[in-house]
Amino acid sequence: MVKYRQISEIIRKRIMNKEYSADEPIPNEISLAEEFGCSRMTIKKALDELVMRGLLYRKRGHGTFIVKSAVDNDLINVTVDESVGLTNLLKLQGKKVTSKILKFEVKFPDKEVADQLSIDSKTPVYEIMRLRYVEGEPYVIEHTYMPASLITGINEEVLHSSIYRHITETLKLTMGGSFRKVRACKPNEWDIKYLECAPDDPVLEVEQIGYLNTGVPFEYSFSRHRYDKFVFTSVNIRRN
Amino acid sequence: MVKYRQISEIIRKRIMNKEYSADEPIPNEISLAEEFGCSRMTIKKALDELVMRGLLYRKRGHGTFIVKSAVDNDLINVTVDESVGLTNLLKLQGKKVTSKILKFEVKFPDKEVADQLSIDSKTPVYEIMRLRYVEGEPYVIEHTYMPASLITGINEEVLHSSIYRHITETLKLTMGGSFRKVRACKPNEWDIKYLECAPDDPVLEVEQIGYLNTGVPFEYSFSRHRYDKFVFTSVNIRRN
DNA sequence: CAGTGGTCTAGACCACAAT
DNA sequence: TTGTGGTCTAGACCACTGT
Repeated sequence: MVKYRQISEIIRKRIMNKEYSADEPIPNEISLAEEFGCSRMTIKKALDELVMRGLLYRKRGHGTFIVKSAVDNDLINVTVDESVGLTNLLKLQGKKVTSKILKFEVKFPDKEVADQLSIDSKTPVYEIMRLRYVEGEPYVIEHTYMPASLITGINEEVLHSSIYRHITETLKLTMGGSFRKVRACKPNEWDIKYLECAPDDPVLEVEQIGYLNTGVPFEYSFSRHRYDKFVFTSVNIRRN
Repeated sequence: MVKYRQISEIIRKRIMNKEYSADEPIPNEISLAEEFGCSRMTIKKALDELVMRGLLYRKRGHGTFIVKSAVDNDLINVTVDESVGLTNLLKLQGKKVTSKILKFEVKFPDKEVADQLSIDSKTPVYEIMRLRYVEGEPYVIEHTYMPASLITGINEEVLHSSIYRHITETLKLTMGGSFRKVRACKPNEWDIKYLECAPDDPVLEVEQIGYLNTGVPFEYSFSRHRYDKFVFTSVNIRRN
């Protein structure tokens, strides 16, 4: 482990254990550099980490201060990592995820799908619909398109476990980011049939384009959730 | 303007103008340092900016590459700055926002509100409900709580223009970040009366805690939107 | 003015990946 | 082995703030 990460971790623990007063600045960069026997640039990089994670903020001419809510709530630490896939997300909570495959085809994309995946209409895509259960209860219908030439080796076994794991571990691709739209909808036939919605139950739909770290889109999907079982959360840490 | 920002801007423009091939790495850090007559650390900091904005990614042992979707779409640049308030957001689009004040009181918070704002139940808060119109059409009901001692000087004039502007320009406070939950709901009486929802129209509710850069919560709010007029968007750029 | 963080340098060595 | 980015140093000077 590199030095600035070690220092960053030590300081993070001190903050969490309230070893620094919340109303005063933490020790200045020069004294921290002396304490840890390193250059000031290294301290700066260690503190940069904590600023980016929303634990510290700097005031020029004054010092570096602790972000108050960061010590109390764990919100930031909990929610910073999203988009790791439903399976991973819930497995961490000890929940069991199972899947029923409603559709699994390879086809040419229509214009909308081709546009969102930045491919042309002659590049085949997988179209996948899965009903996903958490602890045996219907939880979400995922309707996903992926370029078949990019995300290779999809089969029923993969669909029953985790596509994300297949992409990262088997294909050794790196996720880059995502663009999401969240909206409320009236339920359609599928929702009523599989999510067991009443006809006047709203549905929360999350539309997502997923990107690799290269910027190439690998996934265009719609996830439809029962309104009483899902809340979309979003953490925003202001940078500047 | 500091040097690394200037360099970062120049390189950003080169990327956008496709002056670098999208399939090869951009020039390495040493040559860029020579080109710009600066040290390698300065180049590194310039490139860091672009990596954080999702325009570049690095591959150890290989080089630094352009994120493909960043050049085509403007998604990232458009949506990185949210949480600037509805007024600012829509004014940029040339839309006219007006407000009707449904409630404006000072009171002691109930437990839920006090918890979310990290205050005790004896600290007075403003309770504000505004129906906001865009181009004369009902758009959202905002139900907001703010600590009265922190966000001072709220009056009807402020409520009719922009609370965010009051906080940043008049009170000279800096926004830090936010934590949001988005859910689909059935409409309540207020929604039906003011948003003119049908009884079976879903409503998209955004619950938000807003923080100053100090980490102090300054706002706890619920925004209820017509399902046919609002989509919540979220951009995620993976860091690591 | 003194004290803080912000930037910048010119080099050194390390870690990783392809050849 | 070579070439890439990643880390780190020891110092310099700048920019901002309150006294």
